[in-house]
Amino acid sequence: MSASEPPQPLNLNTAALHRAALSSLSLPPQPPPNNPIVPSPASLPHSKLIPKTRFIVDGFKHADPSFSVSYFLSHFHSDHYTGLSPQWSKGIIYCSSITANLLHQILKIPQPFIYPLPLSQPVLIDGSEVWLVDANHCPGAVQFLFKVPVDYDSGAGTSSVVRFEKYVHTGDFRYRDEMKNETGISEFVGADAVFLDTTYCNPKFVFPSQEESIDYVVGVIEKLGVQNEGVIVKNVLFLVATYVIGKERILMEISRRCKRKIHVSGRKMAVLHALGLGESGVFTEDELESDVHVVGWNVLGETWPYFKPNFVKMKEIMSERGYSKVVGFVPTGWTYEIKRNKFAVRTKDSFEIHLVPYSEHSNYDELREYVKFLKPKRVIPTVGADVEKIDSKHANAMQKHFAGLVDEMAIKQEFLMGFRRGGTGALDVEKHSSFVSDYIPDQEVEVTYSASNCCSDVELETDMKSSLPQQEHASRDSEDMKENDLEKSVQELRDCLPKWVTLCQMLELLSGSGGNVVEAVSNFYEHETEFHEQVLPSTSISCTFQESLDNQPALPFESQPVKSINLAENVSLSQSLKLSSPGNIKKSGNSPGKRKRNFDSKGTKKARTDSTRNSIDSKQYQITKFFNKKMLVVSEDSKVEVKCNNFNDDQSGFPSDATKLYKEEVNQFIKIVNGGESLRSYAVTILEKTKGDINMALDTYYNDNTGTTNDTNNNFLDSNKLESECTIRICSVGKDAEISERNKLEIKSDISCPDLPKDELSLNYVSLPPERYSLSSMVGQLGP
DNA sequence: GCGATCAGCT
DNA sequence: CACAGCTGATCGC
Repeated sequence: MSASEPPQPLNLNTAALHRAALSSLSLPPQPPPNNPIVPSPASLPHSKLIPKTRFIVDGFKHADPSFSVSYFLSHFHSDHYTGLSPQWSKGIIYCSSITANLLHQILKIPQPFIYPLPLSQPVLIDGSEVWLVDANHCPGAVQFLFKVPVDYDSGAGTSSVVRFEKYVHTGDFRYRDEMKNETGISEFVGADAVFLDTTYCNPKFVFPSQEESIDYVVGVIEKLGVQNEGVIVKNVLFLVATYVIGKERILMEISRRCKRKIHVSGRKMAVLHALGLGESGVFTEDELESDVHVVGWNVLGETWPYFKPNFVKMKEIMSERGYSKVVGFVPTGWTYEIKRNKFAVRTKDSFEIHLVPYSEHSNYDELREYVKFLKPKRVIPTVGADVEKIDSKHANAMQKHFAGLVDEMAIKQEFLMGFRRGGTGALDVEKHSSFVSDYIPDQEVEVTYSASNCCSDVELETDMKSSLPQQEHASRDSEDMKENDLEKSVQELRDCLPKWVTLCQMLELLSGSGGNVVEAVSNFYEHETEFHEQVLPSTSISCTFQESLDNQPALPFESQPVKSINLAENVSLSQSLKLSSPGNIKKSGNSPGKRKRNFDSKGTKKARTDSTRNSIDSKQYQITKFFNKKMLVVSEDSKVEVKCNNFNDDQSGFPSDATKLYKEEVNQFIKIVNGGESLRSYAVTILEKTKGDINMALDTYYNDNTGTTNDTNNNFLDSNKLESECTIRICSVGKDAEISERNKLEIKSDISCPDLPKDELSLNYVSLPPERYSLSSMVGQLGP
């Protein structure tokens, strides 16, 4: 290939390429491609299909050549290429040339089906302009930018106007500032949607820059490696855990800065060759040529649910390879410990394992930075609990993280435009080719309701005020939002804010945003530090031990009505309608299609059972986290009693038992948090609460701990204390932040006592007694 | 026999 | 649910 730049961009026709590929391999031609009648496969998650196209990104599992032969692979990780095999023939795979090499050389995909594309150049594919830009993930990883021409009826007769919709699909990526300067990216500012790698889209995931982590590794090797200098038989063996593709930069930098070759297996060498690193002189297959050896990713220990070092394996390796000390590095996506501004180390005898946070996914701030730059109309998460589900709470929560950064005005405008045009704005998604039939008059009401979630009632109201006659605006009763939505708003806040945020803070946020949850969340994250500082003195009170009471049925707050569907999520109306059936509200952890083969297999493993239990716990954990401390039980005679989720009630769990029962876990916990013996009683307490689940305990610890949580008694909520704390908080905030008298009044009037639940279902489980919902009692104590 | 899925493991 | 991935066994067609 010469470097001559084509005067015209490549212009590709996927169907033709596919036909050619099939015939070159003497395979039978496929039946009618791109038949306009064929809908997209129902199983295809909408985060993998580019709207208004048949472009499928990282979605080979559900490939159906009768719908599409145009496939895009963002990078060579198996969770993205599942569905590909040496027998692949369902379509053309567009990807970077590095990924193309890997597909051909490692996965043995027939070459004719692979179409490598250049980086940072426009290419025309089936009429759409496509750009590949580096994703700063693993080698060969790219983001895809799609500029899709859309015909739409201007409404004035036969002429049809062409405009473009723009989509950014990040694949997996780690943001860096240079991305803002990528050729072509500027055209995608204001894109219709960004399909975003939300792996670490939560402020609790913090990790340093890759450079800091590399510096650390290099530093350790330089310091300990001197023991190997000038000796015949090497002393210290360094092991670096990696997986097949990714994190090569660590190895390259070790080699460059520590002036060593890196030993790899033959298998890894084959991959490195495909990456173009095979001839670099950095790597060797000769064990004796290097004291830095690459090992498989779980060799040094299991990383989930918390790091369990495997010193036995290390010892084996040490003996086999003739060293007297082994220092291992586990580059992991993130660690809890980083919050303490250190890199964690596990040691035993002559073994050391350094946990090095090294992420190839964007952290929270980076994600926000990118979204802020792109100002898309929508953010569509591609990673997370149920991205495949259209009603995903997760997607809602994600959306909220980017409130204020997305182009909300554009969304609202299009929404209103859609009304005037009869609903064919850019928000429509061609999920089914029959989507037009979704727009039957009855359902427009539904649209209105859904929209209120992405632009709050209040905001929308404002908008409508300016664009609609005054009277019409007046017909929207502003009262209705206040009362009934407060509980829901608080619950939504709970779902997307860190756990240490107090009820009072949430109410404060809501009042500051006029009840707009999106804005409240956005405001929160803009001032997270200050909020956290507010909590400092009373951490123990606002901290949360929110796992469920055992034996409580798992359902309470799920009585979310249909309106939790977010218009900004590409919901087709027919789908949103389905959701309104009560049967669809409850969600089961396992997809219905899952095998049940485990049921009668008697050899079911213990670990299996445990993980099942954990998953149930964690579900309840989710469900009960709203107003976490207490669950209200309305007994048969409708008498309300407060049941505190306090383990002091638990007659069976004396600390001495727990101390024995969770001895290992307690030790592990203390080790992980680098704590001393003074932490032991706290650790016992917390682990008892989490039934020995270290991960949950760590979660609690790192979310709530501010360094002064040794006193277990402080950790249990006393309702009187809560009230007085809230009162104090409001007072002091009111003072510090100079909340005006008017604002105080707003707090009073906005936060009123909601109706008690009406249906029987929710009668059984109410989160708080009615008076707890009422801030007026607390605000009342503010005094004159 | 084949692809999809799962258990076990690295 | 949570950084990836391989391999061999088994299921179901």
